[in-house]
Amino acid sequence: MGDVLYLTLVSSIKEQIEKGELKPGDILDSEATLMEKFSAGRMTVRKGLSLLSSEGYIYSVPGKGNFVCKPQVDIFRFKFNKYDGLNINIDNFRLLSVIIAHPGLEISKILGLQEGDNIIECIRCLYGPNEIPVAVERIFLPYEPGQPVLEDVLKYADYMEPIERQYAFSIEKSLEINIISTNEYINNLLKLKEGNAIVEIKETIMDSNVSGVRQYVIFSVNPRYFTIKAHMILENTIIGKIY
Amino acid sequence: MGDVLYLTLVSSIKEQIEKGELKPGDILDSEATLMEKFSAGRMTVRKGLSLLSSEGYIYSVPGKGNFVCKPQVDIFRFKFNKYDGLNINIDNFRLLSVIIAHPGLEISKILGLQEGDNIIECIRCLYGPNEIPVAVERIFLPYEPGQPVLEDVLKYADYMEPIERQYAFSIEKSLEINIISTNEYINNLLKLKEGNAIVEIKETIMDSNVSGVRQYVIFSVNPRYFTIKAHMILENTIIGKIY
DNA sequence: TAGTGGTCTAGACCACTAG
DNA sequence: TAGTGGTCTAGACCACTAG
Repeated sequence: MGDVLYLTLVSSIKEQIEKGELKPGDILDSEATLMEKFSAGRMTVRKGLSLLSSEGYIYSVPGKGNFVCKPQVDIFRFKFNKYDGLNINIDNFRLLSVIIAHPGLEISKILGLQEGDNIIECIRCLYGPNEIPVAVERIFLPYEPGQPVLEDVLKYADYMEPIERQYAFSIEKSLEINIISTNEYINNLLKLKEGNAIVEIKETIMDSNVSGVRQYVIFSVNPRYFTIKAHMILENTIIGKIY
Repeated sequence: MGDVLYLTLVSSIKEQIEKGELKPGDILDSEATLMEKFSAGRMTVRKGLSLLSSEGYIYSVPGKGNFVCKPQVDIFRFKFNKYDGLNINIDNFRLLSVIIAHPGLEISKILGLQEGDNIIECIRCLYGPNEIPVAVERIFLPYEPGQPVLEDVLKYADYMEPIERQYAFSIEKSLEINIISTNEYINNLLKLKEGNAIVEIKETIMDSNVSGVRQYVIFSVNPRYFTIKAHMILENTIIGKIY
């Protein structure tokens, strides 16, 4: 690290910020001063500042200077997908039904459908070891007549991940997680008793190359197998980057 | 955007990636080629590539070239803090007890304590409108004799956020969220019935300027008021940056 | 050996800030 | 007007890759 000039600058400033010698809102030395202090050219100093900026440590105000960011400490990240986001391994799944149907008002709204449009609804049950039912997944997607979607639905049950990864740069996903009371249908499938709580995870998938929501999934999980491990990430209240 | 050369390059390449014309793993034009295509100097091209890299679109392999990233699509981010991470407003809280105690084995391990070390345990109840009990919070921290920590504990009940923000750059927080059965004590405080489910959020706070866990919080929430809204973020399986 | 990315400099011109 | 950061260039030297 000591070899590369701009990295020396980066770790020096980072250390000052982490130790609290430079506090959120404080102004850094000017680029000219940093050039002297580190015997560096301007572009080298700027490369270091750029790194600090992209890592969320500092931001810059043209004409004024570079400042220490005011980060938020309540943003967390976690990994979730249906197959290894739970605290039990999913060994297999069983397709319960695939139908073409009229959407209810809620689903219709979410998928941005016109009146008369149909959807494909696909229900699957996920099982852990020894055939323990873990979760029920209901997938809703717009039905486009003429397109052989059914096959795709059945396929992506297995192969969704590589497909999603290929389109990752245009995909947006949102999750909403709530704890609700079960209904009878889910109760039966998951072998839960009436009145038991259940974790309901609603997932919407959008594709910026196509308008509207591409897919809506309601994922009902036995709370026993639900867990989230999340870690804080640094994010800033002030927008501003140096490049 | 069209004014700044490197931003033109950035949006051009970003568009190709988002439309799928450039796929994960694909190699970009070489820097020399991009210089020609955009009539730009090398440092300008590199500034653009640097931005694309820091935004998670591309990575570079010295001697070979720049490549489109292979992102993960199952990393989500959400905001959580005790006071507005729930689907109900916390109007006030009541301190139930503050004691200095011998830690149990679990707490002792988490806080990295020696035998004989004591902890401060602080129990609070959080209320929504009309005095609805929403959550019980148990805070465990190492007790350092001679330091007037009790005051701090009582203070940070109110003022934790600004303090945390000040030290944000050295703080690390982790959450673990599970659904469990309530115990009698929590049941009584939250007015839940026996056998009801409860959301248990365990939070550990570390400070890189101090060794070990600084604080451990167990947050027991009435599932009714628990909700998480999370959004996918782009992260890469390949580590590599351009600066 | 030719090509590729990584580091670094000196210098130019610009817009914005603040006294 | 002096200082600050933003954009951009031309050029130098380096290590790594791959034929």
